[in-house]
Amino acid sequence: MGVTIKDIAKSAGVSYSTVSKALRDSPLVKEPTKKRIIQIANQLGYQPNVAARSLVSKKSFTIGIVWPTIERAAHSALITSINKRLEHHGYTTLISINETRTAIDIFNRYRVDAILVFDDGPERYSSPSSVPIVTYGIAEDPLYPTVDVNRKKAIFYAVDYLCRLGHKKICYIGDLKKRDHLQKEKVEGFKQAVLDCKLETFSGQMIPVNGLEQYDGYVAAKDLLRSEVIPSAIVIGSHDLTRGILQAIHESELSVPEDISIISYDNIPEMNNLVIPFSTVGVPLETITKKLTEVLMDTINNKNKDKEMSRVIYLEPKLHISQSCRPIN
Amino acid sequence: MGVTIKDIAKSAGVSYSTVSKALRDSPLVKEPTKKRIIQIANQLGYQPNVAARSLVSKKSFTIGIVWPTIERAAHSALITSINKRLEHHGYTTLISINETRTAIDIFNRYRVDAILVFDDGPERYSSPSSVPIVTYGIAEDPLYPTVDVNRKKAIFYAVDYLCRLGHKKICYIGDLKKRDHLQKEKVEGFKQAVLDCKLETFSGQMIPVNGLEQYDGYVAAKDLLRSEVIPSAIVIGSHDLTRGILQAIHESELSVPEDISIISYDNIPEMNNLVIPFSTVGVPLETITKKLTEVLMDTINNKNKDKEMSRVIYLEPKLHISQSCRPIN
DNA sequence: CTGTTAGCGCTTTCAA
DNA sequence: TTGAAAGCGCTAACAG
Repeated sequence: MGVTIKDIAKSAGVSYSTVSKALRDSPLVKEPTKKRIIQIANQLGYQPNVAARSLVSKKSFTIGIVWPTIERAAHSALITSINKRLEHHGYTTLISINETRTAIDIFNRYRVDAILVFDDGPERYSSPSSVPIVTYGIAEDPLYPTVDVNRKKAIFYAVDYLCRLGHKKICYIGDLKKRDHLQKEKVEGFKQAVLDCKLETFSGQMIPVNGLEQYDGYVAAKDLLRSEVIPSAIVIGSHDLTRGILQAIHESELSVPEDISIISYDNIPEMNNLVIPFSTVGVPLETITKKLTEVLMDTINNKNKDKEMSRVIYLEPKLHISQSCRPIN
Repeated sequence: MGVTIKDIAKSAGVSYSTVSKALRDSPLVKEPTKKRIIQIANQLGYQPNVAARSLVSKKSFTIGIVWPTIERAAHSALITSINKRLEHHGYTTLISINETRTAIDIFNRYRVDAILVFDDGPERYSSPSSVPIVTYGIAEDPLYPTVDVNRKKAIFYAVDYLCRLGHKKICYIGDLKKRDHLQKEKVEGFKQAVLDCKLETFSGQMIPVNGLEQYDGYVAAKDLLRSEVIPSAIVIGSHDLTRGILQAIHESELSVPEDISIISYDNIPEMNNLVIPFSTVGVPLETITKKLTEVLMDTINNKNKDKEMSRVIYLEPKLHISQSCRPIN
């Protein structure tokens, strides 16, 4: 099967512990010996057995990512970025798409060094885990250290911006259901802004969707555009919804931003593939993954020991202004 | 840290080898003892250490999936399905999104039982691997056992179907570049069908795209619809393109299938989120994952030993008829 | 600088 | 039916 350090030792004519040291670049091995050993290792296609190594050293240098929502694809850019960052720290990233509890169990069996949970389901899960867990934007009162976006502020900023452009009739399209904390935050931000900016309120100002996919946005916008009062601006709770809403607007022969201004909640660097470059609010993806990586590393190195372990770090959203909003007389 | 069998042994007042046997449900342990041990294990939240277990047993019961194209999201449904199937076989699935070579190395270090590569890049990679590899639709002449869709036939069927509906002017929108084997197959299927069905050929019959995303389809279709001759039917090489093409068609105030018939290459069970239920050709997703799982299990159990290891299994595409094509006088 | 040795948590003979 | 012991591949003292 796989090549072991003993094979290398034999081939190099040294003891296998010398090989171990050489491969870990220990200063306890003479340079030429080291070189020879490494050379032989490469030649033999040696790959260290993680199992054996982590058994003795109690470190696997791997992070497990729990990603049961793979089909929604929402986090793929985040995961790519994290993977890269962790690699720079010498960590390998492994992903499980199983249901959260199952995935946590799996990573516990693997004794990974930490687990990162991406699961925006509304339930507050808890799974016994001897491996430390970090979560991204989960529950109201999380059981583990959490990095999250200040969604309330994000939507607030969006409305405030439109208001400063002179908009009076502003709608929100998003998930209005009570049970999803993440979405609820956004709704609260909207309400707060309407209040603070002294905007007019009207029935149908907040438009619910059935889900967060493109199609849901399409349906909601179709409805809205059929109604008598069409707002001058729309704030949208999520990326995919925006695509659908845009589609509906185009079908109505309206255009953005001439007839209607639009701003979307989003973390993705650029909404490139839309016809119009979009204005968005949200925390830039790289800011999120940087903080997430930081928290993971701190957690592994026990820097979090004394601090409260279940604190939430809220990241500040930023306006990203592009061409989908226009000022109003 | 984690609970070990020794902890359980102490708590149960037996030797740790007895615990090991009990947890593996060995008939060598008396029923009541076994029950007691299992009970204690659960109570203590015991999770077997995969590292230790696979070190001695030379089996990890895990499959590594190489998925560097995570951002394209194209395979997420496939992966979900495979994960489920493997679970039924007692296997855990772990995913790496690193570049193919790196990911293969990682899984070799973990000594997983097999590696499944999802990487539709055109290059023929080869990485030394002592772990057996299975690929999904990769190269023309793959180095490893491969499951693939007969793409040529798929597109052929699509054209043939439209032809039987009476269509004469049929276009293909897809990747026409020479270097991508997978896409080339489709183009060949189209050409073959045009020939066999004795369809008229015309310039601009095959429309290239710059990529395989929604936006690329949008751009290509916009172009097509601006031209003088608009085909009565379009065959599309890929799912996401279809979404973009549909968008462009709507913007041109044409409708499907009244003005134009459309059929798309696709494996995904339903293209639910489109406004019109779509006709597609392709191998049903579950058929693909069933075969893939089968090949993986065979590979692990060395059933493939004598057969040629690098054979390709081509799966038969099927027409899935829905409402996006109409007959022509 | 290099080699010897113990032991990580577990499975698997072999003895009792 | 249970326990003792060897050993998987590796790291980390310790001895030479």
